[in-house]
Amino acid sequence: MKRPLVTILDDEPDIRRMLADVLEQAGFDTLSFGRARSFEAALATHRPDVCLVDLSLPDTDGLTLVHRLALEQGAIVIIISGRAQVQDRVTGLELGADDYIIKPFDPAEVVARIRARLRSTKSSKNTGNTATFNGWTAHFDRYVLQDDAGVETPFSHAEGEVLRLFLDSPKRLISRAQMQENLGGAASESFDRAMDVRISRLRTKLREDPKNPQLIKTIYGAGYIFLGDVAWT
Amino acid sequence: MKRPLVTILDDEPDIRRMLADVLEQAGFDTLSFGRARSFEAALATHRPDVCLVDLSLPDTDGLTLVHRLALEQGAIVIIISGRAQVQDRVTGLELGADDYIIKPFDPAEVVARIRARLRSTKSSKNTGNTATFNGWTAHFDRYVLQDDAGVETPFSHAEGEVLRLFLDSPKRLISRAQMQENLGGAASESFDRAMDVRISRLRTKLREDPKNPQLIKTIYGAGYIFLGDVAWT
DNA sequence: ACGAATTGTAACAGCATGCAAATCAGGCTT
DNA sequence: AAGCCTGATTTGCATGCTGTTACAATTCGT
Repeated sequence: MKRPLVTILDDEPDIRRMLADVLEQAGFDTLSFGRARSFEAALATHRPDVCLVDLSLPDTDGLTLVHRLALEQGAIVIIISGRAQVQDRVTGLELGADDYIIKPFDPAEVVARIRARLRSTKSSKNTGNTATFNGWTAHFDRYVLQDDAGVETPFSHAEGEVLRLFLDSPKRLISRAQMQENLGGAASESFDRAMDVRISRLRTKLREDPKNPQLIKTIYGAGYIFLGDVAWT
Repeated sequence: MKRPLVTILDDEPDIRRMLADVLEQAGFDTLSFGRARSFEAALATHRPDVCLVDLSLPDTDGLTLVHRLALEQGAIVIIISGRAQVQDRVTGLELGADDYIIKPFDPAEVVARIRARLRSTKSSKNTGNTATFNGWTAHFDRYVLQDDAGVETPFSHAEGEVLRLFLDSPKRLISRAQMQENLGGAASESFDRAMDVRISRLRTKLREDPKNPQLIKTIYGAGYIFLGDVAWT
């Protein structure tokens, strides 16, 4: 069982250290940042399960960051803020935050709230090995794709890895770095070329129009995003 | 779009009525109960999306009820309690509650927290990353702009960053510095003509008249301002 | 109205990505 | 062991996105 990764974004070093301590103790991996800039840089290579964000950052408007995180990354975002007004909390939550904790906080409650969030999303995570999306059915036990007419197309192991990655995180940006991590691919020099090929093949099997892909979209300079309403069974 | 069903379990009639009022107003259907007994009876025929539970009930131990609800029903459970101790909150959350709100509470925050919970559990659905403004619809999941006739124009990642920034803060001056910060932190210290180009390209896609832009106005020496009535959905 | 500063944008260059074809690796058959 | 088969990776080139450059257009102060 992998330890969930929690990022801490707060400009006060004491708080960062304290949170990191407590969370490590509670069984999480942590990454701490004092600036939004460095935090966003890290997102290229890591996919946190939970992001703790302090709203009072020196280098960014925290709310915009929250909005972007929640929408683009689809991450679990928990705001930790000194601003205790109801209005602050409401706007924070409406912009996509999953929880709003007020400073000063008790570490135990932070842990409990993180666990509650992880619990609720993990339970909706897939368990089966068959997924349906937009007329397609992917059978990971048989390595077969089935279209809405029932026609079957086999897919290979490498293609399956990519497909599973997409189906596990639909409608959310997946960076190349994340793929490389998840596809066991040791970062070889030209491995990103290999990834293109995998994706290209997968697109062909999904009968995507190369000029206008509907399911696997490329985000130039950022990664890929899989659209499609996925249901695991 | 069905209205989500929220159950209210609290022994104080005033609170029940107040919550029901606010929630109906906010677009939810509600069912109120003063006793755990009658609440559980109702579960036989209704399947609530969210259960608000007061811990201080006369006829049951609230915590075991929460535990049962969370485990068996798989419902979203939010505790509303007068007990403000950290220990209470932690045990409540660990027993399966999804959130813990302390009395006295602000109705707006309750609504916001319910919405946050609903959002996160049906995250597979289209979670409003779509904005409409002045006849246009921007789909940030598909990177597509749609005009009022339904014609689609794709936009790129860089263009999307600018557009999102504008849509997040409509009718407000956005300085060049702010953009630089928020736009992928394009750290290239070389002069920021890149931004002008991005904006220029965005304007083209929005079919702005260069001589007389209606949506993206330039404020000479200050920055840009996005006019347009934005609604995120 | 004129000049300096600021902004708009066409054209180009650099690099990320798509993809067909060649090459390589491992397993299976004979 | 040699040959073959399948599938993954690499190669090489085409395509397209983005930042840069250069210059045109605009705005502002005087």
